[in-house]
Formats: sequence, C-alpha cells, structure tokens
Amino acid sequence: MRDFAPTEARLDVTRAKYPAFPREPAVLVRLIKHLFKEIHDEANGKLRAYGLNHPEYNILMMLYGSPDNRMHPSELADAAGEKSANVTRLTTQLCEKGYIVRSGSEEDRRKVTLTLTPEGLAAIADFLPDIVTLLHRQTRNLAKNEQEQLELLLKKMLAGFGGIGGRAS
Amino acid sequence: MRDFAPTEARLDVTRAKYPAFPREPAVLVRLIKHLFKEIHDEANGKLRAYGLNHPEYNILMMLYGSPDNRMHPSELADAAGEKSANVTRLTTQLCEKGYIVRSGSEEDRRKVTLTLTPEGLAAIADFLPDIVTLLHRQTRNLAKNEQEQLELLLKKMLAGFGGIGGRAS
DNA sequence: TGTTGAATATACACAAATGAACTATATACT
DNA sequence: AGTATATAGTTCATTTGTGTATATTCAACA
Repeated sequence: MRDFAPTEARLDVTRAKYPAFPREPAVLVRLIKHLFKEIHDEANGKLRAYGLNHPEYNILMMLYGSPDNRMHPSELADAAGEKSANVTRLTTQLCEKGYIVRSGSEEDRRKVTLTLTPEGLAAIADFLPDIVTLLHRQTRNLAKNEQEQLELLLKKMLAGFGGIGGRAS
Repeated sequence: MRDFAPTEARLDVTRAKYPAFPREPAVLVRLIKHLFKEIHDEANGKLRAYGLNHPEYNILMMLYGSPDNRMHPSELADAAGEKSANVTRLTTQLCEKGYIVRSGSEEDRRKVTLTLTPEGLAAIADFLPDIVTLLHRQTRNLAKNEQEQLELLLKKMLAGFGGIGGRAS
C-alpha cells in the first residue's frame, strides 16, 4: 500500500510558501496521477506474461467491446485515449502478432477497418481471467456503493474538462 | 467535455461476451485513465509557454513542497511517481535549465541532493498563477464537499494497491 | 464539373519513459 | 576485520509516445 501522507505534507509546505495554491484540487490531481501509475504498472506486470503491454491490451479490449469486433483507427484513438499516430503503431504490432487484421472500407475509402482475428479472441479469452482478478483486487477496498459514488464523482469531474480556455489547439 | 457514454456501451458489449468482467472496477479504471490523460495534456499545454513539461513541473513542485527546497533522487522518484532512471534524466534537464543544482551528500556518500536555485524559485513563482487557475478549472464541476468525498474515496482505493499478489518484483 | 476545405490514416523524425546492467557506498552478520 | 547483501544513483539499449507533414478521399458549393 502506498502512503499518501508525505504528499499532503508537501502540499502544506507549498501552501505555506504560496497560500493561493488550492489544496483540494491539487490533492485530487495528485491522487489521480498516482492511481493511474499504479494501475498502469500493475497491468503491465500482469500482461507481460502474455506478450502484451497495457496500450495493446486497451486496443484489444476496445475492439472486443464493439459488437462485431471491429473499429476504425480514429474511433480507436478516441476510445483508448491514444494519439492517432500511436494507434497506427500499436495496431501494426497487433497485426504482426496476428491478433487483428487491417482491411479497407468500402463506404469511405479513406477509412481502415481493424478486426479481431480468432487468434485475437483466443488471446483475450486467455488473459481475461487474470485481468478480472486484478480489477477486483484494485478496487477491493471500496464497497459497492462506494464504487458507484466514486464513479459518479469522477464522471462529474471529467465533465468539467475541455471547456472554454482549454488547451491550445 | 468528453463523452463517457461510448465507453459504457463498450463495457456492456464486453460483459455480454464475458459476463465475469466486472463493470464497476472497469469503469473506474477507465475513468481514471481518461482523467489522467486530460490532466496531463492540459498541464502540458499550459506549461509549454514556460519551456517545461508536466513531469518537469512535478519535480519542481515536489522540491518546492520540501521545507528547504531539496530532496534526494529516490525520494523524488517516489513522490513524483517516476522511475528512478527517469528522475535522473528529468533532473539533468532541470539542471541544464539552471532551476536546480546537484550536490553530493556528506552523511551518505551514495546520495545526491537536488536543490532549487533562485532561478528555479523564480520560475515557479512565474507559472504558479496559471497553474492555480488550471487546477480550479479542472475541478470546477465539484462542490467543496464533493471534492472532499472524492479525495476520501480515491485514498481508500489507492490504499488497496500493492498488497499480496502485487506486481512481480 | 472544378475547386476548396475538412477528415482519415500513415510516415518519419524526435522526445520521453522503461528495464537491465553497472558503479559506488553503506549495512549486517559471522 | 572480512564477506555478503542491500541501497542510491547513473548509463545505455530499447520501447513507447508525440508533433508535423503528407497522400488520399470525401463533402460542400460556386
């Protein structure tokens, strides 16, 4: 278990030097960062045994979450939160592993369709039990209603992003 | 604002194919991942104007959060959630920018001490107003008591990590 | 139709992050 | 004291991620 107390102590010091620094927002941002890194590292650890990394796993699961096991790269980029250039690389890797196939789209010839192969589905069936165990472990400290409460708050926070004054684009 | 509905739809499809896949844990993990990416991207956007990126900013703020503006690399790695090899690289960059200095430690000659320079402090004073604005914006959708509630739940979740069956080490 | 502007995917050069090996120092144990 | 073991930090090779330019196709519209 990680100890978050030092982080809070640092925040107190920071606020003593610069009182306008807002405690709650800063705590939340740092908590999310730490959680993400833990989740990411643990998932990578589990997946290494299957010859995959976390982003590749995400791509596979996004495809698996589609009714016909297929998506376009731009959809994938949005779903997995990866830049499109990165999706190209990741899907190329997965193609080389034989887990997905690329094919042109007829309705819009700019588009490419990425589809899970039987081998890809088999790989998913292979690692999912381990992932399910991991997911349960990562949330074991939260009761069911706490998980729902947390989901609600995170969604609310996420909804505040990207509005006016957002990133330069 | 990001729309999270497609992610939930994908989860429903996934659960139809593989019922054991746990909805709440998966939603939470994906929400945290999306939030982190948004936070990271927005911070990078703001900081670019100051010639810094998010990890460099984090290092500076961890040092700033120390009473005497100094830390050892291993402490920094833990505090900023970075691998030690990465801390070496990041602190080298910050040294080159003149924001921190490296010095040996007398009590333990294996250790290195990293200290903010006056230039580093000036840089912090320079970008902090912008960061404070950003932090407020990123949490604008949450009332004060919601922020506290969220903090509590995230801490509780984080506390469940790294226990038995953790990553291979 | 022909032209303009937007969208899709990729290529490529560069930046950032990681794992594993290595050096140096400290600590524990006999 | 002497040897084994652990810790702190760095280096290096490799993997992973990003920004920008480019080719292709589509959509809008004069």
